[in-house]
Amino acid sequence: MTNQNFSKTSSVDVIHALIKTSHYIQREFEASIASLDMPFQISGPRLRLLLKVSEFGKIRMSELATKLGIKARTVTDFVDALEQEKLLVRQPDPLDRRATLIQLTDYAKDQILKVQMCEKEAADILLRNLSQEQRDNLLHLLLGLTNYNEVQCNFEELI
Amino acid sequence: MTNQNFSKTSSVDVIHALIKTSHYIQREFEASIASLDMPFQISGPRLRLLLKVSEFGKIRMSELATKLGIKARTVTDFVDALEQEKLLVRQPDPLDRRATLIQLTDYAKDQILKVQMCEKEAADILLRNLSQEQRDNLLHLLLGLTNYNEVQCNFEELI
DNA sequence: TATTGTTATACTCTATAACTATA
DNA sequence: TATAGTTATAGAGTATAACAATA
Repeated sequence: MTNQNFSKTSSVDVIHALIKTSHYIQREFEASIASLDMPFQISGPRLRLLLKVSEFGKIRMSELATKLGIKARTVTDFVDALEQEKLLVRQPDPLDRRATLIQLTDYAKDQILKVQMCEKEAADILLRNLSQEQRDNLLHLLLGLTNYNEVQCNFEELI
Repeated sequence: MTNQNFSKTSSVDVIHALIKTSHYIQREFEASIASLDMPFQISGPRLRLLLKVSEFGKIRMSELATKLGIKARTVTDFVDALEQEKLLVRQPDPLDRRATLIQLTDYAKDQILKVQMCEKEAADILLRNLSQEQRDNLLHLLLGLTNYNEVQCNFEELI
């Protein structure tokens, strides 16, 4: 595993490797989650929304759209589906009668924990060939790549 | 930019950073390509298929499906669309009358060059905060992550 | 007049199942 | 019987546009 082979890398090669690796990881992650055989439909985008709601406790649909980097219309569909699965509930916002607040059910909180344990296992397997130092280094490089770009990556895509 | 902040990184954090960074990069890439204002519909998956055809010169639809990690049925739709855009042509395979060979048009080859120049520009911008050494290092870590996993990443997802 | 969320609609990428023609 | 590609259908994730209720 010599480093020499990869010197004078072109920028496009790095970007392609990044995208390819990420696709591979996403497939593994999604497959792991699917194999959990949860009693509801779960997926990357759905989980991402649930985790965002979890982070805020209560959050407006419009804010959710902004945070996730998707449109309000798209959030409506996700919330419809997840509400039917009993994973979240809509509540009228007492401060603004146009707005709707979203909140996780207790059931959802339990289920998310299971999914997160599964993620942890999958992540450990995926990274098993990297030493702790290499992991630190990889994270450092990834953060350096986005943090210093003027276009902030202020939506969070976890899967 | 000290490295200390990121030590004892959890595996999940690294994976999430990887996926998030990749999504960000894909958006930038797709936006760059869209801004080229090409006379046809281009997108990540379409470009990926075109580049795969370009790599092989002539390739059977079934092989294309395997290489891209998608189903034959999905390839049919892509080829239908791209053939209408005059970017590729179907030819009967002389060796097997069930099979169809796909080939790029000269027009497609020109257009792909433009897209690739655009990719190069976008990649340079995205990586401008990483030194040559850091790029080499990043690529090395990414390859190490996938290469040594038993599940080979033998489809290629460029965007 | 602007914003929140929804109805209506559509597009892209992907899949499975059934079928046709060939091997 | 198996394979290559297509027709038919579906579903997830995303979007825009028009609209109702409210600010």
